[in-house]
Amino acid sequence: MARNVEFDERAAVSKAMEVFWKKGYNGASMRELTEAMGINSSSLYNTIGDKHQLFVRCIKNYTETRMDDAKKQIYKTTSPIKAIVNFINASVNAIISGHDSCLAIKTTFEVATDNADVQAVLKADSDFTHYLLSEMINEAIALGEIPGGNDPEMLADFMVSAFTGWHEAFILHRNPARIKRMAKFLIEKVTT
Amino acid sequence: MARNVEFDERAAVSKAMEVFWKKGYNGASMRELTEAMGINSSSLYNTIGDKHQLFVRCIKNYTETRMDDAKKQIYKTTSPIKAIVNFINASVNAIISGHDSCLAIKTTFEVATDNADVQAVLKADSDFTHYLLSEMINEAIALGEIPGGNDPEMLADFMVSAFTGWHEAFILHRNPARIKRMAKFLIEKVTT
DNA sequence: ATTTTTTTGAAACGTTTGTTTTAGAATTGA
DNA sequence: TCAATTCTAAAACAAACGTTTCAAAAAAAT
Repeated sequence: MARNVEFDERAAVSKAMEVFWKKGYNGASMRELTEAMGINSSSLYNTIGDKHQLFVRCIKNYTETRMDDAKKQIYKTTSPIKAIVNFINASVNAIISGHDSCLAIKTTFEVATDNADVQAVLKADSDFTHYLLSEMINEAIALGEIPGGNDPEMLADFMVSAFTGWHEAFILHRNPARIKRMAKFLIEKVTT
Repeated sequence: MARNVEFDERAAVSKAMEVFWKKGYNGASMRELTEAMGINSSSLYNTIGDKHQLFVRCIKNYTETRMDDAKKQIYKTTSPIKAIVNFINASVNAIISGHDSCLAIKTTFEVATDNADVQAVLKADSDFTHYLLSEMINEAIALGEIPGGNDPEMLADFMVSAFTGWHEAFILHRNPARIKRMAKFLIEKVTT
C-alpha cells in the first residue's frame, strides 16, 4: 500500500478554527486558512474537503470543546444552585476577558440563517446547554434551593439568550461593569 | 455648469441595505449591490464612495429608520408601563415574523468587532434605545407603576440584551412560543 | 528491493473580487 | 446656442478567490 496522511488533522482544524473565529466564514480565505494550518490546499481537499466542510469541522470542534468544558465544570460543583451561579459567572468572565466574542454566536448570525448543516451543529450546541441548565434548575427546585414557580425550560432559554445579549453589549460598550450588573440581576431573578 | 446626479440616492442606499441585510458585509459583492441599486459602479464611486462607505450609509439608514419608528411608537402611548410592554411585544413580533434577523445585530458580530466606524454607528443606535428605555422606566417608577428597587439603566441594558438573545434563539429553534414565554417572564420581572 | 498507492508542494485553473478608466451622452448656466 | 462641466455605461484593471492538476516524493506491502 502507500503512505499515510502526514499532518495532524485535529491540530490543523484547531488552527483553521482560529482564523474563522477572527475573520468569519466569508472573511477567511483558503490561503489564510491553509497557511495557518501549515498544509497545502491539495492536502486539505484530499482529506477534509472544501471550505464549507472545513468550516463545519471547525464549529464542531468549537462546540464539542465547549460542551466538554461545561460538563467538567458542572460535575465538580457541590450543589445545583452553585452550579447555576458558577455557570453564569463563567459566561461573564468569558465575555469580558476580551477574546473575539463567541464563534457560535457569530456563526449563527452570519451563516446559520441560510445553511442547514451549520444551523444543525449550532442548534445541537444550544440544545446541550439548554438541557444542562434545565437539569440543574430542576434539581435546584427539587432541593428547594429555588422556587418552582417558573418553567425550568423557559428559564434555561432565558439564560442562554441573556448570555448572547451580553456578548453584543460588550462588543458595543466594552464595559465589564454593565455586564456584571446584568448578571447579578439575572442570578437574583432566576434564583428567588 | 453641468448636470446633476440622476439616481435617487436614498432609494439606492435602501436597496443596497437589503442586499447587505441578506448576505452580510463580506457576502455581498459590488456587482450584486449595484445591480440591486440600479446604477453603475462608476456612479456609485462618484457619489457615495467605496464598499465600506456604502455599508456605513446602509447601517445608518437602518438605525435611523428604526429610531424614528421607535419614537413614533413610544410617544403615542398613554402610560410609561404600557410603552415598555408595547416595546417588548413589538420586539417579539419583529423577531418571530421571520425577516432576515436584525441587520444591526448581524453587523455587530460580523463587522463591529474590528471596525471603529461601524462600531460607532451601532453603539449610537444602542445608546438611543438604552436612553429611550431608561426614560420610560424612570417615568414608570416616578408614577409608581413599577417598583424602584433596580437601577433603570441596568434594566434597560438587560432588556436590550434580551432582545438580541431572542433573535439568536429564533434563528436556531424557529419556535415563536419559546420567545413569547421569555417575553412574558421579562415583563413580569421588570415590572414587578 | 520493487511495486503500488497515496500524499505532497507548486503552479495553474477559470471566476470573481473591488475599483478605475475612458469615451460619450446629458444637462446646466451664460 | 454653445461652451463648460459632470454625469453615465461599458469595458478593463490587477489582485484575490476557491479549487484542481500534475509530477515528484514518500511510505507501506509484497
